[in-house]
Amino acid sequence: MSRSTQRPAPPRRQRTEDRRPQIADAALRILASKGAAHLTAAELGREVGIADSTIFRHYRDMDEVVLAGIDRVRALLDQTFPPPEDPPLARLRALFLGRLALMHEHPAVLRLASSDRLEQVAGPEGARRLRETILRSRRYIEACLREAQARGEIPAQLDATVLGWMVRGTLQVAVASTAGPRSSESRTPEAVWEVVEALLRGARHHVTAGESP
Amino acid sequence: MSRSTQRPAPPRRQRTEDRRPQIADAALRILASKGAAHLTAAELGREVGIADSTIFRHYRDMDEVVLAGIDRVRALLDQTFPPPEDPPLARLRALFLGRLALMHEHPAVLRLASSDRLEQVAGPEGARRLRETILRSRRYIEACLREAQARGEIPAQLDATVLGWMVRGTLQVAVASTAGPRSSESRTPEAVWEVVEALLRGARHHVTAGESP
Amino acid sequence: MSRSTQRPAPPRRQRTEDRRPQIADAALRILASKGAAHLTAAELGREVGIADSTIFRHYRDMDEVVLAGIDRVRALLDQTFPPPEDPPLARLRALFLGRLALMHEHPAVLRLASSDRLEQVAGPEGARRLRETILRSRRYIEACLREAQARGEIPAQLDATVLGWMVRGTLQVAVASTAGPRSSESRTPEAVWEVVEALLRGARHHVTAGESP
Amino acid sequence: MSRSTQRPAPPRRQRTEDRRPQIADAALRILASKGAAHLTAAELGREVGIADSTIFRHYRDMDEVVLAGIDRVRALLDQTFPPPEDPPLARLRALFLGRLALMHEHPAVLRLASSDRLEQVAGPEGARRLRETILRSRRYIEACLREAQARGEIPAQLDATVLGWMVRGTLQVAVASTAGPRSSESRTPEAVWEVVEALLRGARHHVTAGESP
DNA sequence: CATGAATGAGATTTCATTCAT
DNA sequence: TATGAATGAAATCTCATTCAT
Repeated sequence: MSRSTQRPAPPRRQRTEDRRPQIADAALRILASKGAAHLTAAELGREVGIADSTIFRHYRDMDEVVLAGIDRVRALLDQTFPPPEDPPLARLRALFLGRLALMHEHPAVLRLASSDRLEQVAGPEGARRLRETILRSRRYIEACLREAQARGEIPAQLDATVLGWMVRGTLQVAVASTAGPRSSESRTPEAVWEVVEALLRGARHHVTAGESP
Repeated sequence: MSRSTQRPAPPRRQRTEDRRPQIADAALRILASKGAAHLTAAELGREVGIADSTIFRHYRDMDEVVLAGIDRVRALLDQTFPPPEDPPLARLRALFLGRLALMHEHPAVLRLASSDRLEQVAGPEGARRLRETILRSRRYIEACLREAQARGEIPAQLDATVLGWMVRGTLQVAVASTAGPRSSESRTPEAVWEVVEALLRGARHHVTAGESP
Repeated sequence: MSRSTQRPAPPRRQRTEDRRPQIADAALRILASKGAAHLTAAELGREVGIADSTIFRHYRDMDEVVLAGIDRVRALLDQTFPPPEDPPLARLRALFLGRLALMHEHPAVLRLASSDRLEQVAGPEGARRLRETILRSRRYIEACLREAQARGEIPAQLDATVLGWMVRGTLQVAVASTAGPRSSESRTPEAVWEVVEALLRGARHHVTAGESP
Repeated sequence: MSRSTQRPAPPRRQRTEDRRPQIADAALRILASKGAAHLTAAELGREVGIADSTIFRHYRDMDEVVLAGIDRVRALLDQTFPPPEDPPLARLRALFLGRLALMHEHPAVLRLASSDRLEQVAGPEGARRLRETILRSRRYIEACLREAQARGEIPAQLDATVLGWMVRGTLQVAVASTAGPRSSESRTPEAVWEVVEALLRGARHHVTAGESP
């Protein structure tokens, strides 16, 4: 996925403000395509088109680089929170589809976000920030579910927390199953969501007689 | 989580047959508690209580150590496949609960099983084996779901593949949410499964006439 | 023979172009003075005056270092081939004296050139290159001998190949006998060659009168 | 050349007196076939058919093993000294042919004997002993040559020391050229010696007719 | 701002050697 | 006598990071 070599050499001598996002993005790209073990200063420099030592002009640490990458991911994730005026299941749908699209476009997000134990990749501070972001998503999703339960759109007797796990888990596996290079069983995001929503709404089936609509 | 230092120095000089599983288990322990980056020969030796160089008497490579760990995991996972004579949802339930318990007991299993990009940790051969194991689970779960659909126990019109994602995803998040040291929102495994089964069966709610209150 | 410790710390921070030959030469020096077993990165770094890890900035491998050393030797050896317009025995003499001088000055050359089993020192590629160089010398010497035989300057009935062995062997032992620190029996290069040439030309001796049998 | 695997497992539990030569010979075999770098305790044990640690029951050191090997070589070399009552050139011939045959049969001898700088292989003590052996050969050869000169069989005006170098050098190169697996240019030992002797005796060639001066 | 040289810490692995069995 | 387990020293090589230019 990384096209380090073809990338046209960017103009050298850029300002730190310009370099920092370049580096952070490159870090995410490497993380996504080759994994944490390959995220070295040398590889990063190659990806950006600068010397490895130059990285430390713009970031103090490799840790700081990863942190910056995480913050970019967080920004992306935060953009997918739908407007609060929509009804709960619509918001949930928008979030689900948005995240699916996002992770499809930025595989590194998946790599980071789906890992609940990323102290190793991100250092304690990065882990803290990611956990916070995940927590926000969790709360958001649960709030939507509870609101939908209150409105009687989904069964109230089901534990909203566990329903939240279901939504998040399905999202994770869907991304993983769709994203991989060898995935033979991809589904459109909408199709996935429809199943989730059907489950939530209580898919009646043994449909007895003609009372379906 | 690793208690290397407190562990009372185990009797030195053991047979390879005994050492090999000790080392493989220690590797899994480290993987679970500190992550792949800390799975070094030195750390491993410390965990087992032997010198790092001694590891290479019992395993040729670090790769071989990880491979052995993976095989232990695979064996554990394989044990959780329920007997085939049970009805499909009962088998699914047993698998779900079994895996939840297993991953609770062996957190490394989760770490390995949920990692979609484990080439780095496990090397190509290890990745292949793990993928194979995961594939087997996926197929098993989907087969149960399809059988249940055929029996009319769960809605036939829902895409069984996506239902499988849901089951697996919920399992993953459930483990992650329950396992963590700071998890405030734990549920009993049975409670989690009941929600999943209710969803699958199509929890009718608003349904039946005027019984809303 | 290595004076690593006395050497006044050379100016640090040199360009790769300058470091590479320094390192290659140091490798040859160590090879000559302490043997292949002592040609380690640490020793090499000490000899050059840099850290061992710095070597791998300038060469990818230890193998590459040895290869570079071999190429220096090959260049030196190639310089000793005399101009082709001279008569054969003059060319042979020039080659003989040139190589004697060369090996005297660069003992490592001897160590490499006389080693018939240098795969271990040089790796397969290095061995190949060295063999090629040795083969060139062998061919050159034999060609000179054959030409001298054709001119009637040395006995034609003697096997030129074996004569070549004689020339090369004498050269080897002469170097070894002369070079060592404790050699009590040194001869000037010219004196050695004169004996060789006398042998080749067929040193008549008891000459006086016709009393041969 | 090493047939470690096919060798029929020798009876275990032998006395040290029996084991020691087995080990020493195995060391020479490895030295000859794979080079000094492969002469490790593990390899040695495999060659002999015992555990590596068992070696140190019979020899204190690896150095001692090599030393023992050297002594075996010395014994072999010493056996090739011809009886002193023969005429000098006959003795030289016998020595030459004997050594050629010996080194052909025991390539390790060549490896050791032709290396004048073997401190690395043999340690200081081994080097001392080998040097001593070489020195004895050198003296023997020179003595033969001087005696032949005194008898008028070879030119007296030629430096006997250098003649000795010639004889030894030719022997070395002859062995190396003949022994190698890819040697295309082998000669019978006798043929080689005849050239050497012809050279020593002063091969008159342009002979034709009486134009001697 | 940019770089290449340099470095020390650490990782894997090999090996001679010791020791309990 | 024999062995397998254990070990520390050393070798190669990687990597984040510093510094002079």
